[in-house]
Amino acid sequence: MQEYLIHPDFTLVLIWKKNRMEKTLLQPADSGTTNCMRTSPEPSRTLKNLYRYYLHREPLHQELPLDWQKIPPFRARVLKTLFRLVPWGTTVTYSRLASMAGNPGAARAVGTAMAGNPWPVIIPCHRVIRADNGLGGFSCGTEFKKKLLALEDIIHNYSTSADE
DNA sequence: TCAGTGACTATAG
DNA sequence: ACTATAGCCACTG
Repeated sequence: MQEYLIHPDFTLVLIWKKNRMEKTLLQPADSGTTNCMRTSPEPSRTLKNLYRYYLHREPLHQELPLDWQKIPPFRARVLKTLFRLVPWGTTVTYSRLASMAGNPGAARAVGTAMAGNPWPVIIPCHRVIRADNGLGGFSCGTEFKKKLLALEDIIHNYSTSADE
């Protein structure tokens, strides 16, 4: 089963498997989409929460029904730490997040964990940036990462891409 | 088991 | 300021 959150700047697809969310798919908005947000019919409780999160910034409930089955231990710790401790409108570096998750020095492994984040946007991997003031990577493209950060009013002079 | 792989980082020119 | 490089670490086939 799957359902949708349509936001002016992106579409998020929630993929469910037996009452657990297996993953989310994130894609930038097509050109000429609406400027109002909506969901697919009969949204789940989680999707309603997500909708309110983006509409009113009401915090997401702590115990989201995510499927952690196949996530290795370190990655699970990193993702849970990111979800709990890096709220809307803030950022963290890969190395700092490694420390917060209990493995100082594992910055590179955190990057790999972010690359495999099954729940983009819900687990806010777009808020993780480089220690050298660079933007860092993003699965859907760095431009889209910038857009998501701008959505949260995060202003930053990312040194790596001095162009544009 | 172990060599290879990255959304990293500090350091050296 | 920019580039190259050598450590770094969890995970993978």
